[in-house]
Amino acid sequence: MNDVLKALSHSTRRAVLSHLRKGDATAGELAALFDVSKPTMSRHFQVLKDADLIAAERRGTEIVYSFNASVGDELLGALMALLGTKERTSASTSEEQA
Amino acid sequence: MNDVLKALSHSTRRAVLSHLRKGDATAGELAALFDVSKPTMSRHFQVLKDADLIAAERRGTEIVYSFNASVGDELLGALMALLGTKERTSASTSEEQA
DNA sequence: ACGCTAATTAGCGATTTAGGTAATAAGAAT
DNA sequence: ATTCTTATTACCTAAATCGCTAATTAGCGT
Repeated sequence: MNDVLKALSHSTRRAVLSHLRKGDATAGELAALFDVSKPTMSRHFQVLKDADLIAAERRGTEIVYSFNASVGDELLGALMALLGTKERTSASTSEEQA
Repeated sequence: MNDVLKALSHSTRRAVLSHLRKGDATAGELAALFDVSKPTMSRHFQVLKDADLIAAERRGTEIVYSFNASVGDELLGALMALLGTKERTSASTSEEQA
């Protein structure tokens, strides 16, 4: 959970997620959208991948990234339980904060 | 938004929020719940306060902290828009990620 | 003014993070 | 085998983070 939230706490990474929600994209395509070097983008991808927010698949010379919905849903459940005032329907998360 | 997510990406701080949701508490009361020094806790409070997730009010020699629901709701809205697959009703957040 | 309590700020060390350039790995194609 | 493209890993620097102890501020009560 720490990793997921930390991954989300950078606007570039959130923007990457936002883009991937609309469809898969290669590292190059994503990198082209931002004003930072490719290695820097590559590390952003790594952070997102470590948090399991995206998945990577090699396709020839390029690497295709895709959004992973399940982790986001889990996080939303936990966050609603933590700080939500709105009604929540299916909040069955098995996370305990120390 | 970065600050809010970063504030949430530490389990101690989430635990503090979780506790404050059940009612206000002084810095000392909160600090007593965790296995870290008071100065360290004090900085955690600062992070949460900077993110506007909690509010502080001096009461005599002690400082009473309280949970701030509005920011959490905003965040939840933005996060649902970003990574939610569940139905969302009132998602009217005015945040643009760079 | 002095002392006591509660909490913070100051300062330190170790670790992590975000950015960059240079070097490397993986595939495809000639 | 070499070359070209794509993307990563390696290495560096500057800045932020988390923990601590020591010192300071703020308020209350003698």
